[in-house]
Amino acid sequence: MEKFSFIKQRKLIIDELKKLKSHLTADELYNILRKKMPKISMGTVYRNLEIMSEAGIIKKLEHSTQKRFDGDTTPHYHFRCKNCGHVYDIDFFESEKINKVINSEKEHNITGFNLEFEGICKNCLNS
Amino acid sequence: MEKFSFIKQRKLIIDELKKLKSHLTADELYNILRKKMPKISMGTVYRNLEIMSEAGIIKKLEHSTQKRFDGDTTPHYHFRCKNCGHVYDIDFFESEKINKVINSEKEHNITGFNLEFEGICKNCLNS
DNA sequence: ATTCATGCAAAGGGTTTGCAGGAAA
DNA sequence: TTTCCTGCAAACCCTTTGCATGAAT
Repeated sequence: MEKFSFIKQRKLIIDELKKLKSHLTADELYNILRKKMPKISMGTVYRNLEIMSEAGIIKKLEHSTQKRFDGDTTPHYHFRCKNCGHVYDIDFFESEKINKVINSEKEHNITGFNLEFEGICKNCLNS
Repeated sequence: MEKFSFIKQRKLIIDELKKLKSHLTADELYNILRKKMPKISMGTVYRNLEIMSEAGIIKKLEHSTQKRFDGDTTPHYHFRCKNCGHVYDIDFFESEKINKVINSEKEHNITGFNLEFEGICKNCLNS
C-alpha cells in the first residue's frame, strides 16, 4: 500500500487515531501518546501526521494554516488547489440534497455548510 | 444591519475585499491596504476581518488555526460547532449531485471534496 | 554501511492582545 | 466625556526545521 514501514511511533499514532474515531489535533494526540511512549516528540507527531495524510491513510481536516476571507457571501463553492493553495470559485449548483441533511438533523443546530472541492488547478497542471 | 459603524479603516477593508472578489489572506489584504492607508496596522486588519465575518458581511474560509486529523477515511461528513470548535461526524448521504460537479469540471483536476456543516452543537445549546 | 526516523530545541509564520493615544458619538 | 477603535509592539500558539543520535535494512 505504501512505501514506508510502520515503525513503532508511526504505528502508535495511527492506531490511536483510528481507535479513538475522533478528530484530534496534533497536541491532543501528543498528550495521549506520551502516556504510552513518554519520550515521543511533537516533531515526530507532526511529521508522521503529514506523511500519513499525504499517503491517504488519514485525513487532514484543515489544509491551510493561513485563513482566507471572501467578500462574496452569495451561495457558491470553492475549489482549493492542493499544490499552490489558491482558491477558485465554483459555480453554484442546486443543493436540495444537502439541505435535506440540514433539515433532518435534530441533535445539533445546523445553520449552514461549506462545500469545498480539492485537486490540482489549471495553472499547476501546466507546469 | 449591524450595530457598528463603517469607519474609515473598516470601510476600506470591506471595499477592497468585495471589489477584488478574491479570497485574500489577512496579510495580502494588509499589503494592498497599506498603499491606500500607509499607517494601517495588521491588528486592525485582523480585528475587523473577525468582526465582519462574525456579522456575516464577509466569509472566513478557515475556521480554525489548529489542524485536526481524522483516522476514518471512509466517506462521511463533518459538523463543526462554531462555538466550541468540536467536530462531529455526520452520516454519509448519497452525493451524485456533487459528483456531477466534479465530472463536469474541465478546467482543473478535481480529485475530491470536503463537505462540512456548521452551526451550534448539542452541548453548546444546553448551556 | 547506508538510509531513514527520531528527540530535542530553536526558529518560523500567522494571529491575537495590552496599552496609550485618537476618533467618533 | 465616554465609548470605541486605532497603531504599535510584544506575546502567543501552532507548526516546521536543523541537527546529532539511534533504529532499521
